[in-house]
Amino acid sequence: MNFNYFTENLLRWYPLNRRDLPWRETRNPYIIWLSEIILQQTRVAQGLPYFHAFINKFPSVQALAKAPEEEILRTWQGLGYYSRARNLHACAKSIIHEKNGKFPDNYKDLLELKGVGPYTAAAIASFAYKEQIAVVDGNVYRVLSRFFGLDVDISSHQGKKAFGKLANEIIPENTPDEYNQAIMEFGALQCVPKNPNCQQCPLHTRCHALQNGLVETLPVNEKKIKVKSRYFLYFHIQIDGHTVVRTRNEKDIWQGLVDFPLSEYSSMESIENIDPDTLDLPEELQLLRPNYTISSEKPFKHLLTHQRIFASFVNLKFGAIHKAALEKWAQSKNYSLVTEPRLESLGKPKLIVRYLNQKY
DNA sequence: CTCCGGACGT
DNA sequence: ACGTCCGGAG
Repeated sequence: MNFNYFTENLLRWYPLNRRDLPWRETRNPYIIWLSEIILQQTRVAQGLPYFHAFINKFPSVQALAKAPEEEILRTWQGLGYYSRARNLHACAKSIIHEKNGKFPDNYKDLLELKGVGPYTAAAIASFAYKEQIAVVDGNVYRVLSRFFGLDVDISSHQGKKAFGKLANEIIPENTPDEYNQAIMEFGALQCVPKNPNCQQCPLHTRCHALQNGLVETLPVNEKKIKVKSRYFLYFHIQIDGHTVVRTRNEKDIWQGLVDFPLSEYSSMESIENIDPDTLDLPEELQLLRPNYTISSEKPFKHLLTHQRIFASFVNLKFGAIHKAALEKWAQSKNYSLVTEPRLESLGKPKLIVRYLNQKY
């Protein structure tokens, strides 16, 4: 059974590889709660100094409840997500004043605390009280999805449910705390997001992702990659049968392909209804008094996975007498002049091809 | 620059 | 279901 293989290897790996962290030496729920809040969205290395500062200044939930909010926020300074600090204070006061100083001692009651969600409640319940409830954090999604090949989308409700179900089927009843620590530590140290060292992984003989080449694709996270809009104004410059092009080298889309000189703007208004008289051309070009035609009514729309590009084209035609001057300008900008057949033969983004096809 | 990540407010 | 909160690593 792969469940047994999985847990046994994980629980063997953990004591040999675990980091010594102060909150792992206690079952004091206050200390565990504090550490878990600090570690939300935060790496251990970054959170550690804050943990020590908090334990020194506020050694108990009473001390934290009594402290002025200002002092708590000052101690939190630099950690980010400051609502975590405000929630910490609100919880401490609520525990002292409304719960007779008794720290919630089970998953369900822990969930009631502000800033304590399913992950944090499970962590405290298992570490402080050995409740058999599985933690599901980013590490757990990664480890379970890769080992078992569970490929449901972790950003969907369905996906979260599926992973919670699997995790709770695996968690052993006698050492739920060790198991929870082990799987998260394993995700943090061995089964890392990028370039994990699978050759020396204790689970590699039965890892679904490794066997099927899915290490880089799991876990599946369809979380909407936010699509950003960009607005390009292209200059299609022609002279004596030649066109000015440039090779895209910058760290951006279309690396190595060829397109035209362009200005990028941050809004649609800048690239529609271009006024030839106020067009902001490089000065050197302005002096050559080109003819221009502004292409098409509506900007072209070009979609990539993570970008939505709107592009307008300005066609500038220069008389042949200006060729030397134009060449000099192009050279200074690292652009080049190419003939029609040469342009045809170069690799161009679809967007540029569409524009050229429409034009000719 | 992009990616990563728990909880909460909408 | 989606945006917001934040900083660090790469």
